[in-house]
Amino acid sequence: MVSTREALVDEAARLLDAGGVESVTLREVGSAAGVSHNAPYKHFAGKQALLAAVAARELLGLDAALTEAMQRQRSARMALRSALHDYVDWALQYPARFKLVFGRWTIDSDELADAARSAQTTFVDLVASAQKAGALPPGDTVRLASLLRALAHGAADLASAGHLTDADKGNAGPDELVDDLLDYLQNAAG
Amino acid sequence: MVSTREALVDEAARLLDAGGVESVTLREVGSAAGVSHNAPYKHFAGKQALLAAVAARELLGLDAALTEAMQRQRSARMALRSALHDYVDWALQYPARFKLVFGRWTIDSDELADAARSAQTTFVDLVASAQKAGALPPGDTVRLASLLRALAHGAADLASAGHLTDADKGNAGPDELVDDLLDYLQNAAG
DNA sequence: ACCTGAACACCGTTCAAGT
DNA sequence: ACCTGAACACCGTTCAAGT
Repeated sequence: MVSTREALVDEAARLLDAGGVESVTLREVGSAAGVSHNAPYKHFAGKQALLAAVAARELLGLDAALTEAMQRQRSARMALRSALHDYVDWALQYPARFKLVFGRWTIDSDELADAARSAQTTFVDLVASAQKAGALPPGDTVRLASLLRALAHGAADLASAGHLTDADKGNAGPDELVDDLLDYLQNAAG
Repeated sequence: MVSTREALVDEAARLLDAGGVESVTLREVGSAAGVSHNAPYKHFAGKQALLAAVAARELLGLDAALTEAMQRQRSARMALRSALHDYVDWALQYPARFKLVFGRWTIDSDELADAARSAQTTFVDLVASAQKAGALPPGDTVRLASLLRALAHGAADLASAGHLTDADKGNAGPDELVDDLLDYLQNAAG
């Protein structure tokens, strides 16, 4: 038996996947969780706070997946590549979660900020170990991590919105773009 | 004296800049244009169609700016760099337009598709000339253009949403990330 | 502490009607 | 051809009230 609060987050996530953020209404969330249309206000300050809770939970999952990718792979290079591909795949499979997590947060949530900081730190560590292994050029690690993150994010976002030139016409998808960048950086590492 | 249709698009764009897509309501758009709350339906199929018209107009402006950047600069390398910086600056200055233009289009608008195709072609031409000038590595031009576009897009989107690690702490902003990638690619060009 | 039902001020969209 | 006013089915949020 999950708490009402947990049930509300579950249902909000389900509605998010089913029809995007537009179809997450407090009335539907409440109804699906078996409570009235304004019971959510007893657990969250409002709709934004409920969505922030969904985003925070998702971000914690991303962080965990990142940590797992680091441990699963033999080389730092493969761990990095795998992590970026997982990120892209996640964005394409759950576009609404992706947009929610990386959209502008209209609310100040410590839970959300902490989860973001944690995922960011994990990723920077991964980049640092790839630098040490010679798979990436030396230099400012945070800056290099931003470059990798921005490319993966942009490729995933464009592809998710259908703005990456027709992948059916044999053009490069987001995974190939990630690999291209890793290759260029590998070469720059000497 | 502008047409009602034009006035509606103007007001929609103004509301978009002022408060994001959420504050673009047909009622407010109509009222600001001096017509009733459902006069817009005589010019557009619905809210999505009105927003598509705003997006198409913006995309045509981007295309024109791109063409201008190509002609203004001496070298293909500077033209490319300038175009990418302009794109990032535009995204940061008009985040709501940026999200509208590059979000998922829920509507099939020929106007919108044509504008997107045109801007894409212009950019690929720019990349091709930079390749010819030796500022970028050889190979699949469309793919290389996608790489550049994805990086600029991702950096702008993350920065716009505040997810690029604290630029105030001396970290790299989107412009620096664009320059980093151009430098790596310049080196790869030999 | 947690929940409900009614109410308020909004939405997008439709429709009958006017010029 | 272009526009209006009323109406419908929704929203998020607030509030008084119940256990």
